Amino acid sequence: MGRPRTPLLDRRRIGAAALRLADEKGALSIPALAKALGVAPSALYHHVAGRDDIISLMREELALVTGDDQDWSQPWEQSLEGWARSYLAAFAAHPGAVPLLATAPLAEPFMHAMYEKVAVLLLDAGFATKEVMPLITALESFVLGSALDLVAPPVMVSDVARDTTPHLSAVLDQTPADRSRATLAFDLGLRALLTGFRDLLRP
Amino acid sequence: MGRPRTPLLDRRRIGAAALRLADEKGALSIPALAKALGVAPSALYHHVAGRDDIISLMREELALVTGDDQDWSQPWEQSLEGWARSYLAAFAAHPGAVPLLATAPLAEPFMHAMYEKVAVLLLDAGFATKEVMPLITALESFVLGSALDLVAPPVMVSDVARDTTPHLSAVLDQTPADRSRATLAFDLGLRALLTGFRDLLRP
DNA sequence: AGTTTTACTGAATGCCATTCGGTAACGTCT
DNA sequence: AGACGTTACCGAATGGCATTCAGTAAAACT
Repeated sequence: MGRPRTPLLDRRRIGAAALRLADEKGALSIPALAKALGVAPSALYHHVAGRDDIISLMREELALVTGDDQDWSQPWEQSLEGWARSYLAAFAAHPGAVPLLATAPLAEPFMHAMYEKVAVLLLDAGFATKEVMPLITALESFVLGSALDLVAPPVMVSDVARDTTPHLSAVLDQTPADRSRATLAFDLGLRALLTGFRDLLRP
Repeated sequence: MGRPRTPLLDRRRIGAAALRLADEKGALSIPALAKALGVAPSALYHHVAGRDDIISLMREELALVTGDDQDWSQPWEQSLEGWARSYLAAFAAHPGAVPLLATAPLAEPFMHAMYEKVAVLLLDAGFATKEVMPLITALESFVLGSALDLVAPPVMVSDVARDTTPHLSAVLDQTPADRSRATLAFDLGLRALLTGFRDLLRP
């Protein structure tokens, strides 16, 4: 008992373990997290403010790998596309945790470092200053929505519905039922969004 | 005690009350919901399977008003835009409940009725059968992501960040801080998405 | 009229997040 | 080196939550 010879916890380790746990189990509980860290539940409260703080740590852990391997020197369209894909990939790597992370606010420093790069990119591309934040936000919303879609249960057509919704049934027959369904929609939407963005630059 | 002379509960009333409660308090608990309905918590379990079922009911309540006042006879672009706006408006009408609803699956019949209309619209517009579901999904993801953004806390620039992120600061100075920020991004993104969709129809 | 079903109540269970007092190692100051 | 405040953990306790189940009385059916 008493203080351990070497510290068992820090915020970084808590966030990483929480992300791993939520991803595997699809849910996060303090007792389970403490057990995974080999520690009593109450020990966590010396490092975090509460459950929400832990979820913020998870989100930070994710933000650290978003746009990490990104080449920002490419033409703006490719850079922006790469950023969006890297953003989605970060969520997709932890499907079980997405519902938890979708509504978690990201602490300022992380968000700002990311936004600054994208802002520079779009300003250099020639977008108006007051357009930039809406552009970033729209793209981010699409990515986040796609991440949620990625972990949502697949759409099924029951035999009953086939009679009343013939067109939908035909459409769903041409749609893959596995995870590639969400990826396909993301690819299409991302391409459309970038096309629309490009269109804004025309005088 | 015993059975009441006239039933106090049904699924519809439970869903509506839950939506109202979650919207006001920003959270949903069974005891609070039971109290709002003038009933003991255990009474709810004669009508619903559990907490998740209640959230599904809330989502259904919302789906009932989505695309309700929609004129599907307009040109496809305007119909699709109207649908997306009506979709977002349904979420925006219950900001406190959005985090709860974002990850809730929608029961088949509701989803199918909605999708069928949109599928017909896009097929008539000339989109390929195998493109239709990705199109719907992409637009839906954008709407859902925008709804989450709508209820997210606004982005702030602290004075510290102003030095390290000059471009972001300049961009944020030109961005409204209130709810119109999210609306602006939604408008821009929706327009871009529709532009991109239109582009797909070109041979 | 008798029986079964229905729609509720109230008590009980087990899990969870969070708090608080206790304890022993650590780090510092002299 | 020794004293002392600080740190990082543990264990027990609290209060809230979702859910279950046995009980009860009205309703609906036969």
